[in-house]
Amino acid sequence: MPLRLFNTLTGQLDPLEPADGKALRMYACGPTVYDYGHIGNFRTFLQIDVLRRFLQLSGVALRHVMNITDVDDKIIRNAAQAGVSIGEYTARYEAAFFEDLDALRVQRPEQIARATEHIGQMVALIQKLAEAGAAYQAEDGSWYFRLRAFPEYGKLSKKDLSGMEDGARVDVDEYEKDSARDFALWKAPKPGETSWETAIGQGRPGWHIECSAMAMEYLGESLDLHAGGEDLMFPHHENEIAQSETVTHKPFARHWMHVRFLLVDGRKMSKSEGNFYTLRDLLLKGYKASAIRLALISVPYRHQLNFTFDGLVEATAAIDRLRTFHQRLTEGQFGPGATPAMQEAAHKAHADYLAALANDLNTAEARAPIFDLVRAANTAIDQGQFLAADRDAILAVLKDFDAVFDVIADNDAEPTRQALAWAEREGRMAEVAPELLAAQSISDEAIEALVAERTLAKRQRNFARADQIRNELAEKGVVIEDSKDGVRWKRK
RNA sequence: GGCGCGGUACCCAAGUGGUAAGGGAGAGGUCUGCAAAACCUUUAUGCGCCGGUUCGAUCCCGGCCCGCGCCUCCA
Repeated sequence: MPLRLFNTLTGQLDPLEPADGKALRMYACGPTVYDYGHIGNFRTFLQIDVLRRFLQLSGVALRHVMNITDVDDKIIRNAAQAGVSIGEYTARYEAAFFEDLDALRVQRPEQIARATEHIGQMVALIQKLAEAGAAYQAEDGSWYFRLRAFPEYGKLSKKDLSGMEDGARVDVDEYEKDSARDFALWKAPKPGETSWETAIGQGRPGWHIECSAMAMEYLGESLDLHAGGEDLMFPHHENEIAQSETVTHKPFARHWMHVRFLLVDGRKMSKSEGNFYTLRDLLLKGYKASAIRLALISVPYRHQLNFTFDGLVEATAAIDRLRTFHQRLTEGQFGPGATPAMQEAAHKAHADYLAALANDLNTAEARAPIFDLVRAANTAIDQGQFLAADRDAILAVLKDFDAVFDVIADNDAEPTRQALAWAEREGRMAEVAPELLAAQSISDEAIEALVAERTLAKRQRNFARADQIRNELAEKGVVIEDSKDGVRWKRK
């Protein structure tokens, strides 16, 4: 089923398909690596991951490029303060960024493009703009895009800038510009700042030119899709369009996807509001990576998501339900054959699930048939109306669910372990939740041994000892489940 | 001021012109040595307010109230 995805440019749901019939060429704006990523950043990357994974599930090949902005004003400032080169400074946060993506099971794009490794392409693009009369150099050596050279400016964000007079806004930019709205392509260095010596002079690239140059370098002049956070629509993406289309006279991207913001307690997340969380903050509070992933993708990308800790608790419970069910299927014994009812239920759930995702990546709607199926199957199993082929059919549905959601498979131990190791290195152990430390104090092997001892004690009807062990484990966040099929345990 | 989005049960959150998915929490039950867990059942005569269109609107139109985002670096 082809994906119908909202297109900011056209304002409607458009089918998303590769123009060349082979691979979808998509560009997504990546991070500026000047600090640790926060959960708002990751909501965007997670939603783009949902897009990627659904396309792959649909059999669409991908050529996905993501930039890393590893030079900008903040980086230069922070690196100088730290007394290191910008390369040293950014390397650390870039590594942290990828660690965080891994923790959240966000797939890597096919191509990562660092700004500092594509200075030549940016300079070439600025030269072409200058030839077209759309770029000019100011007295200090900086280059600007002449907005008047691109009459369609504003077509993405639906802004009419014709009524905006120069000087109507206070422009604090200290550089010389022809028009207040003209944006920087290339910034001349102030004394001591990192810069490159190039054909257009000494300096560093502006943020917008990066994305135009790198997108076209890897994907050609006309992309199938360009994605990013909603805040980038204006001016960043508008500027990219202006720069690119002025040179190519072709649509820069046919399809634009914008992920709406994550709010915290109903407000935009910001450090000054005190509602700012990095992924690491949440992991150290004891929340599982899978719960964070599910919470951030369960509200469809086109809606604001109000992040709360209750939401994480809820996601944790939802995942537990799915994992417990999955375990019940894989470990249970079922007779040969199939029941028409379960086969039909599995088939319907699968179809509904895919249809929901194909409908503008409606993740909330996509979850529902999966949980419906869980309930139907649990009921059937309880009633003994469930056979081996039913299990296989349902496991196939869950496999496709996890192909996109990726939360049933339990990969939570490693991110938590890494976050703790990081906290240790950074001297931030004080931020670690006590329950998390308690849980870390017991190994799987030790748990297995205690569970075995408890089972033996129960068999000998030594309930006092059995309960003692149960309590001991509970204190370390380990939950024991006695069932007909045997004893299971899990970490809470 | 301009542009855009949203207000659905205790909480989160889908959705449709014909009478409300799903998750969480709560309650009841099954199971259990007990408990927990697990599992099942259950929970909105109503979808911000007021009009209109319609045989019929939560869903379409108009007005109003409230909240949020963008318009500046920002995912």
